[in-house]
Amino acid sequence: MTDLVAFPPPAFPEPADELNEPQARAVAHAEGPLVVFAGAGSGKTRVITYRIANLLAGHRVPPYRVLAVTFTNKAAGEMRRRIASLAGDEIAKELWIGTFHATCARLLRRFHDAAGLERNFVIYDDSDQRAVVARVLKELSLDDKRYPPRQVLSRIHKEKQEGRGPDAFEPQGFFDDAILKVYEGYERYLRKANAVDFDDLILSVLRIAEDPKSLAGDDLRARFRHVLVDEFQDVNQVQYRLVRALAASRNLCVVGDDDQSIYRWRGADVRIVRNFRRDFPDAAIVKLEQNYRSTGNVVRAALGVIKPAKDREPKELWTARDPGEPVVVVAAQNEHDEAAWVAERVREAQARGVPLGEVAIFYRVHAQSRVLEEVLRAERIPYQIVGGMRFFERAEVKDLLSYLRILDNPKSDVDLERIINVPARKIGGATLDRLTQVANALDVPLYEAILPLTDRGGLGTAAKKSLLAFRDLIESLREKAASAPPSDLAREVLERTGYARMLDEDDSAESDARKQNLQELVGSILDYEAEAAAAGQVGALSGYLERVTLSSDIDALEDAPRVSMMTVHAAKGLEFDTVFITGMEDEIFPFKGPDPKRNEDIEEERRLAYVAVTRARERLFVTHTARRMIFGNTRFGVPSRFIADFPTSSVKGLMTAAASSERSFRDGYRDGHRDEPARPRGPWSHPMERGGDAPARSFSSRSTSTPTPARAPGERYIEREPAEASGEGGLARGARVMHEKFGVGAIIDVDPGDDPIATVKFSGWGVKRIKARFLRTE
DNA sequence: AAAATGGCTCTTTTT
DNA sequence: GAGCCATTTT
Repeated sequence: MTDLVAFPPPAFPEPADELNEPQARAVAHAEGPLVVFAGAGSGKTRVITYRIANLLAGHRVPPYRVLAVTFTNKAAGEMRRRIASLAGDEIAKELWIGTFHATCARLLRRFHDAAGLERNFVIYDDSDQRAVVARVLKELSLDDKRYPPRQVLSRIHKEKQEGRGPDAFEPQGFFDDAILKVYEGYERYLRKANAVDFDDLILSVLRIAEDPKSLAGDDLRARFRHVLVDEFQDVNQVQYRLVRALAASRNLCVVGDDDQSIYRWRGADVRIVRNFRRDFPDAAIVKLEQNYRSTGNVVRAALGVIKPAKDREPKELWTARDPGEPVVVVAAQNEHDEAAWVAERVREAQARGVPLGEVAIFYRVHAQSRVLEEVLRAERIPYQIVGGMRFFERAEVKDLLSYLRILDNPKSDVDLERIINVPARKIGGATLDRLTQVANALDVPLYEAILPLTDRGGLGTAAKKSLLAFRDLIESLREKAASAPPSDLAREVLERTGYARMLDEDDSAESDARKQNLQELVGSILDYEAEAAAAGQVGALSGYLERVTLSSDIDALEDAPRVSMMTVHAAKGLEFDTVFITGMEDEIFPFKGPDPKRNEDIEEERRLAYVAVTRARERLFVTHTARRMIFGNTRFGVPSRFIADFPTSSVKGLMTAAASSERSFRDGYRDGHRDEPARPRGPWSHPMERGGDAPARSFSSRSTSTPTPARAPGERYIEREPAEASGEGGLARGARVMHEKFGVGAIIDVDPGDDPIATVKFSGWGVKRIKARFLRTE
């Protein structure tokens, strides 16, 4: 590829001038390999964006010859925006910026032939992959109790992430013999369905790029003059090999922090960044050690946590900022007490003038979120949750997507199986088995086996008729798909398949929520089309489908005036003014599962704690409890060992009123720590309340007398603000209501009218439709 | 074929 | 505690 187009002169100041010394050095190394060890809060995104801007303006590198890889779509979007503000939209648009998966998907659409795929391949997400494994197990007559699909799948992924296909698999023991067969079947199934999983996206591109005899490989190796990788500590072996192959120019800049490597369980390998210098002896090394984000106390607490880590690249994180407030460590009685205390501090922060969007609550596992959520809702504190049940994993959403995917790629068997009898159209298990047999015998996808099966006879006339009717339906929708915009197609699918009618006829409360979710899905297709139109393109169905499977929860995190709640994993890369880390107890954080053969990885837990602490700019609160009900039983809590690693001088210890009034707690606490040397020694005191030492309210007494509402099914994705009691006489969505028989519930929806009917989720009773006059607002 | 029951499991999940 | 799956029940 030659650069015939003259590149415009720099229209913006030389970026390096705006950077301080070590960052400027990082930018200055325009040629050859470069590794940047970027401590938490040291401004690494700034370094990458300025480096790119510098390459474009100072070194005249054409934008389409620069590849920057990030780990989330959100990070990619932010980077592109920042470069656009330096170099202009037109130039930023030409850059290759994206996640590993999105970038590879794009390359693979171009070079699909070399990978043996058709251009319209589909990407199977986690649940699709599990469905494939389940089907393969069934075909091999293997017991899915002995071989749980989840475990089998994670084993397969482990192989793939290290670049080994079934041919390179080395079975150890009889369990592995079975795994190998499943692995082979799995690969065959995907191939036949013209489908790839997440690993394949990267692996397929890698295989092309590493093939010296392939023309596509030549193109890939010559395509990029500069390659940059963010969050490099979290790449796996395959991703690393790909980066090396694509950076044939050796202009490879990797930026990361080995202290923040928290995805080992997904194949990430910290040793890659630590050993980078071994692989590239001529690499320039830059360390960014000044933290610009956090107060002195937060930085010192973070250092205390990470210092004992083994094998870390030495880094001296420092800050020029004032010590600020001490890190507050709080002992609570139980999770309710903890949540109530957090809610009070949130209110206090708000009163100090901190916007709620600048407050975050972290936890180690999602299971901890429920109680926090209940209290925030009761206190009318607006919040949003990242993670948990995803919108795109809802049954009805997946159904519609399956229809769309089958219209895009009729070979996709997982999708065909999902929707062939939804809504019910008399194509039952027996018919499907016959269809599978024929498909296997002819070695074709299920859809292509329909005609051979119906021609062959031996099928009941009713079954034959249903199958042909289904095929006609799909064929006529495919015609539509060829011309109509995806949103029209989606609406048409809902009508013509009878899906909408099925929901209309079902007058249970859930069906309304489902209809709404489907409307939301159509809305998201419209958004996609509008976005494409704005960029002067036509939004194609396959593009939408790809985006849906490659998008994540964190991408949807809104910049809204609400408290954010998320796992510590989800918090990586974010920062907040005020941060609460809850559940800082041994066996919760560091986490220890019940399964002894899955050994805990204390090093990674330590890094996770470091990530959590370094998210805070001004204020950090860390809570632990004496007792916690989790996974159905009560654990007695011992403060996390990581708390003991905070330097005493940067910490203030507190107890909630409820905790200090309970003798067993104090005794238990002391007993638990007799021989722990370096506990924070600050005097335990009651939290300061405005206007004196009023005892903190005990939440537990309230919670036992009045059960708080549980979530409605659709609400976990991104929580809407608890609605003010307004509109239909206090019956706005989210409002808390009381019912004679069912107790307290949360309103999901209201059908207005003379005699309004509310859809309410009751804790313990599920979702009910109730005439509003039988409800009273609290 | 839908509904009810019982048993099982339960980290983290950038894509 | 609660969600998911498989099995049983009607």
